[in-house]
Amino acid sequence: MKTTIKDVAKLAGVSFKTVSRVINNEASVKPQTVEKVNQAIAQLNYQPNTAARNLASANTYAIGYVYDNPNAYYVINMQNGILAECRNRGYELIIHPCHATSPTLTEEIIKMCKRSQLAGLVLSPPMSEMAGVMDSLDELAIPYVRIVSGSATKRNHRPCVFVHDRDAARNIVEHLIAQGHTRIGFISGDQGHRSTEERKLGYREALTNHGIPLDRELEIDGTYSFESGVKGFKQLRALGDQPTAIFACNDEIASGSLFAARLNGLDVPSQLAIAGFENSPFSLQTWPKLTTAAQPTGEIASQAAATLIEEIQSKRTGRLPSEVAQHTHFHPELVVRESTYIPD
Amino acid sequence: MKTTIKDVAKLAGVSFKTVSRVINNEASVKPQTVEKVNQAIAQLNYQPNTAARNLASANTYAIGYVYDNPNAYYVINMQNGILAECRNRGYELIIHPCHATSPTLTEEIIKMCKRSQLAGLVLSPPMSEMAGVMDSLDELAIPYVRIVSGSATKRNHRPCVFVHDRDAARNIVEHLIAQGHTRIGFISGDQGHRSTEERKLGYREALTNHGIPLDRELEIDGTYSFESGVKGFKQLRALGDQPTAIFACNDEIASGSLFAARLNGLDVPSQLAIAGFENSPFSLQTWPKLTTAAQPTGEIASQAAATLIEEIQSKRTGRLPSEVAQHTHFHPELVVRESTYIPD
DNA sequence: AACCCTTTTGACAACGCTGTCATTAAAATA
DNA sequence: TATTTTAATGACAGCGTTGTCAAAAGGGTT
Repeated sequence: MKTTIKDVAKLAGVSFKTVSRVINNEASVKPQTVEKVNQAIAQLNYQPNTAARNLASANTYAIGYVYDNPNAYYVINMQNGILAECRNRGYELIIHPCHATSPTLTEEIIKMCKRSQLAGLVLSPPMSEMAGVMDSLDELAIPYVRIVSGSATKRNHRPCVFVHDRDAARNIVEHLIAQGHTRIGFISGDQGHRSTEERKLGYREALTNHGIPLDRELEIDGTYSFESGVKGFKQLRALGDQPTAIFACNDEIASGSLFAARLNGLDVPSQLAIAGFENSPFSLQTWPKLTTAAQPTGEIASQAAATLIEEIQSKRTGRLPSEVAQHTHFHPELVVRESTYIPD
Repeated sequence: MKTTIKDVAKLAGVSFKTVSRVINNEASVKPQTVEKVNQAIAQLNYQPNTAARNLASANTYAIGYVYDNPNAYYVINMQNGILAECRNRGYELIIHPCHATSPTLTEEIIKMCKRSQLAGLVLSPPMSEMAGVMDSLDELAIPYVRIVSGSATKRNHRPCVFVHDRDAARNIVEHLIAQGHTRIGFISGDQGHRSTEERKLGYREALTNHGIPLDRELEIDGTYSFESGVKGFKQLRALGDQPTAIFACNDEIASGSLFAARLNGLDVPSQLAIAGFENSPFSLQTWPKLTTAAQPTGEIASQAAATLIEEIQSKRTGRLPSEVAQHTHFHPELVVRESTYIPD
């Protein structure tokens, strides 16, 4: 019924320990033995039992993904990216949606790690910025990789995947400036999220670089939602000196502003240009389509998982991971569409 | 460092087997013993090791969710619904995105079950209709719960959660008829998906019920995508006798049609009424907002998980699950918005 | 007090793997 | 060829639980 490592060993005519070695790609197994064992594995359609592996070894074959993001596309893409890497390397993924504001968040994460004996964690924003969470993980020596909006971070001892939101935001706003806009509104995402901060910095940088004075009136506080885009638009229209372009912190906000603008009879982009961020499906399903910055979310996630698993494996095989944490960088790319630009 | 059941036992002054009994809520433990043990557990912040539990017991504490759905909102809602139930009952969730068309699909699913020793599976469409998959699961006696678009199914031996798409579709189309429409177009989702079939049946039923003749020209084959909605609109406009209303198989299609309609200068709903299905965020972010049918995806998912876990537990405790599989039913609700109806 | 029956608890062997260390086979050296 | 070194394999003890079965502790009856 259930095929175990011993069945494979019997069929291959070796000890079950040798089969274990083959499964784990350990060195010092004769190539022809490897061959024999692999044949037996294939023949019996054998699958190693994860629970047993986890129990027997100190390290386990499961990592966790902790997220709290209202954006379904982002989560799905992240998840798929991590999963792809997990499958490649024979790891399992335990997903853990949570609420960033929960007072018991840290405790909750630790419990999950213990229960499932996770070998490591991928933290996406805003959890990737929470000192309390990181402290606890450090204390328990649970490896984690952070996905960070920005190009650097103070806590450098753990690997990070940096997404250069600031540069991308600057590119978007410079594109708007290149279209002749000088009065450009900004609608932020959730307060306290680093992505919000970075995108705002990029916005300001672009203006400053081109000698356009900053105007606090043009910077609207919002959240990552459609409604926020509607509301932000109204606030900007209520100004005496109205903007001719809006840079919204993500596509959902942008599509809310776009919605409101068209409802108010404004033509986009001739009367008002609007740009988003993220390149989500939303950005393609508005009219006109949204200019945005394309985040390669799946790749970012895969990279994070790869970094994490690499470290776990290196620990397993005894090789020490290099002292300097391994950082990687991604640069969202400007995608110009009809909401900011009309080709001649 | 690592707290085990034995530490708890020592602190509580009982054997570790008794602690195990308390953890599993087994009968025949004296209440005051339970109390003592629970105190010790709390004090040590003990978490049972899932891997060990899975290994030791025939049944495990992990279920799987198999899906192939391009719709991120649907997947996230399903996932969250299942997870909520899992957390309640101390189960883990292993997610398995896949491609319904993959030739090795069945094999792949079986492998996952073996590897993670899954106690059961939640199958969402279209996997919930695949005979090959179900046969293999039956053979290995792996419990599963199906989420089915429809009100009944031939394979009745396993529990199903039925979502009455047909009735909901009929309600939508009858709403359109009540608005005076008699020439109503239909744009389908992916061919072969049961939801597509059911929604088409509901559409036809409504027409027939009101003595409106069916016209094959009005039934456009599409897929569950925005582009398909754009294309479907064009096909319907190309007809000699154009429809005055469109019922699209989901909100994404509907929003595509809406997009195309407005691009063509049509006013919605006065010149063309458009309805979708699903009540996804899309339906709120169009202008005008979409009439649709609200599927309680999260609840559906929780119900499916609850049914599955119930069965697993009953097996564990020896009580036989009732011979007749447990079926439950959900009825998506009509949500009327501005894309089909103008309040006076 | 002696008996039986029920409730509650404990001892100990699995579960299917990995880690450690001993052993054997093969290769290199003297 | 004898001897040392290295590569390849095997034996066996855990890992932290649950399952099985036996033992102990109570509770009624006679």
